[in-house]
This record gives sequence, structure tokens and C-alpha cells, in this order.
Amino acid sequence: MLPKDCDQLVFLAEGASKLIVHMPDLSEQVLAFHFAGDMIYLPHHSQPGLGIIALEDCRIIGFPAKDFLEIAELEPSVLRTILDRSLLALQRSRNKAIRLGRKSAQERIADFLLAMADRIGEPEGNAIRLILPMSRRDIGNSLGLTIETVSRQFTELRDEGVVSTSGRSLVRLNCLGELAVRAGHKHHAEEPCEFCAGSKNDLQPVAIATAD
Amino acid sequence: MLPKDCDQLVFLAEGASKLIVHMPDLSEQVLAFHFAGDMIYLPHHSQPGLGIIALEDCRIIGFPAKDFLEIAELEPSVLRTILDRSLLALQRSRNKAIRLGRKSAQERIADFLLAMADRIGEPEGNAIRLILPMSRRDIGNSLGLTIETVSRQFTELRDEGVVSTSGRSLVRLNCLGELAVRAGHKHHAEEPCEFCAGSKNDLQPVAIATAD
DNA sequence: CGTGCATTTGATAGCTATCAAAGAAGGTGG
DNA sequence: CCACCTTCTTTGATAGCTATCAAATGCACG
Repeated sequence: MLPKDCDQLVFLAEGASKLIVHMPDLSEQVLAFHFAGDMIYLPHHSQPGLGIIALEDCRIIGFPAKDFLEIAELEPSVLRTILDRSLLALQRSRNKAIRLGRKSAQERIADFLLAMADRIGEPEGNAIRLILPMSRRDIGNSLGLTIETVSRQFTELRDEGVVSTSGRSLVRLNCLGELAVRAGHKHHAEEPCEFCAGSKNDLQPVAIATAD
Repeated sequence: MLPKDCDQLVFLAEGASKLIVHMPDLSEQVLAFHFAGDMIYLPHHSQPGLGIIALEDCRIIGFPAKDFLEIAELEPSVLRTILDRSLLALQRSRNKAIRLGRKSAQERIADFLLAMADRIGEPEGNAIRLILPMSRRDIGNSLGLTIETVSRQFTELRDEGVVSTSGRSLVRLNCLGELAVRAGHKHHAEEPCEFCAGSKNDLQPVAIATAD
């Protein structure tokens, strides 16, 4: 696909992808997920083994970084935009490092869901609807958890009504406040939503409409 | 110290520092260590709670990012330099995420020591001498480990002759190959050094000269 | 409707955090 | 220069969490 002999600047125009790195043990580690509008810098030269893998149909545009940046220097605003995007990527990477460094499995999953809600969530009343393009394996790989642990955390959140799921990819976040608590972002939800308040002890999770 | 009401660009001219973020539970998380020559971008605006803390006497220069970048746009090569530094920071952050995501305590410590060797190590024969400016607590905090686990891993590496220590801050990496194996970078050391070869089973670690 | 893969669920082992206490290291004041 | 004190580090014992192994269930696709 993309030439791998030099640094690449890739623009993801449409779709969703994962940025991965091949590990010495031949497995792969997910570094980040990317969505429409993202810019991805691939320093093949200083860090071999990087790769972008599509999670669904994508439209991407790639340039050799060297050439692109040389041209961009003629137009500082372009360079500035690339800088801003890189700084955003850095911020996301640091936030991820925090997740991985000192958070439990449930905190990582809750934090992940909130991060996805920010990026690809669609409001649905007081809740947020998510269509996750990545598998449980990818999620676990990205968060430093096994697929089984990811599944158990989803089950727990579902049993407690914080989220609802339908099929493999559709997730509805019923109570962002409670999720933020689970993610360790705050200590107590100020206003428990109807789902959390009711289903914490005994109620079954509400069925989720698959949309039309 | 530095104004915290707007994004800052900080240049560390001399010394060593840690970049931290204050967590909701009032504890702090170490995001990165920085050394002479590093550029650090502090997005106070989009991510409150960041801070730079000196680990030893430092000389630092800080600018409001907005003003600096406006001026830098007039000189593309400057902007380009800042971009390159940011991309380097991104790469380091991603590597750290890998460490935190799927590595054991020993792998994290070994990887950390190799990373420090690259940045502030001084060759000493076939070994590398490190003067660590940060405490065990900072190391653990940075790697997502407790201070006790860090200490246990140091002890193990010391008992096996891979490293020698003297006092709190002086560490000598006796066998980079073995350390790389411990870090999970490769599977077998091609040429075990004198220390590793001899002390793997029974020899005591060699005393380390404190240098004058 | 059957096949294959992803997910879920269950039981157990291993690793690291936590709790507790002893032992160095460095700094201070006598 | 030495005794003391504070802080950091090391060491030990235990509990908790997650990985691992194993098997069942569910979902998508042909």
C-alpha cells in the first residue's frame, strides 16, 4: 500500500483505522485509533514496524513527509496546521499513557468509551450512541488488556445499566456521569441518570434499539 | 513560576525535569522526563493540571505558545524545528505507551534504563554510566509501578550482574545486550558480557567505582 | 441452515499492589 | 567530626487483580 522506505504523512479522509506497531515477538500493538479528518505521521525511518490498518472502508491520502514538509515551509499556515495536529496527537498519546499507567481495567474501558464518544459518538437523547469499528481484541490490545478482560468489563457495565449493547459494534452510553466516575475522572456523579439510578441493583438493562 | 493561563513553549537549557499532570485524586502522574536541550509544549488551555518540576538545578526559558508561534510563522525553519521536536515527543510518548501497555515490571525497568542510557548515559568501557536525577518514586510513577516494585526489579538486575548501583542515583549498565533482552527488544543476547556471563548464577555483582 | 470466527463465561495461576517494618543515605546542628 | 533525624530505599508477607487456559455461546456470512 504505502511506501515504507521513508517517513509518511497520511491523511485519513474517510473511514476508521488503527495505527499499529509490530513487536519483536511478532505480535502487534495498537498505538491509536484514527477517524475521518485525522492526520497521521509515520516515522518509518526512526521507528520501523509502524503500520496503518483499515477497520472499515477508508479513503486515505499519503505523502512522503520530506517532500510535503519542504513544500509546506513555503506556506507557514500549512506547517502550523500540521504542528497543531501533531500536538493533538501528542496530547492523546499522553492521555493514553496515563490510562495505561495507573488505571484499572474498568477505568481503562470507561475512559476509552468516553474518548470514543468524543470522537465518533452521536447524541441520542441524554445518551450517546457509538458504533465501534474495532473488535474487542483491538480494544484490549490498545488498552493493554486481554480480550477476556475487555469482555468482562463490558458485561459488568451492561449489567449495571451504564451502557447497553447490541451486536458487536453498537454501544449506547446511558450515563456519561457514571462512566466518568468509573473512568476515575471524578468521584461522584452529580445526577445519576434514570438508567443508573434504577438498574444498579436489580433491574435488567434496557433493550437497545438498533436504529433504522 | 510559569504563567499557567495560556499554552506555553518551554525550552530546557540545562538540568533535568519531570513533566507531570495532577490527577483528580490529587496525586500526580509523571508523563515524561526532560533533559538539557529538550523542548516541552504545555497545552494548559486544553489540558489543565500539567506542570514541570525540576529534578535538579535547571535553566529554562518559557514563551507563550501563541506569541512564539505567530513569530515563528515568519521563519518556517523555526516552525519546522518545533514540529520535529513535537514529533520526537510523540514518538517517545508512543514508546512509553507500549511499555505501559504490554510489558512486565522487569521489561519496563530495563526499557527505562536503556532509554535513559540513550539520553544521559556516559560510556565507560563496554558499560554505560548513568546518574539518575529522579527518585525511585518518580521512576515508578512514570512506569506505572509502585516504588517497591521498582526497588525489587533493581535488586534483581543487580543480583544478576546486569547493572551495578552505588548510592541512590548512580547506575552502571554492565550489559546492554542482556538489558535489551530483559526489555523484550530481542530474544537472546548475542554475546553475553563478562558480568552477565559470570554472575548469572552465583557471582556477586562487582563493586562500582563512584568516579571522582 | 451450517460453518467459522468473535465474544462471553468460568476456573485457576501469576504478577504486582498494598501493608508493614527494617535498613541506608544524606543533611543538620551540636 | 560526630550524633541525630528525616527521607528514601530495601525487604518481607499477603491480598487483589488480571492473564491464561478451557469451553460454551452467539453472531455474521455463505
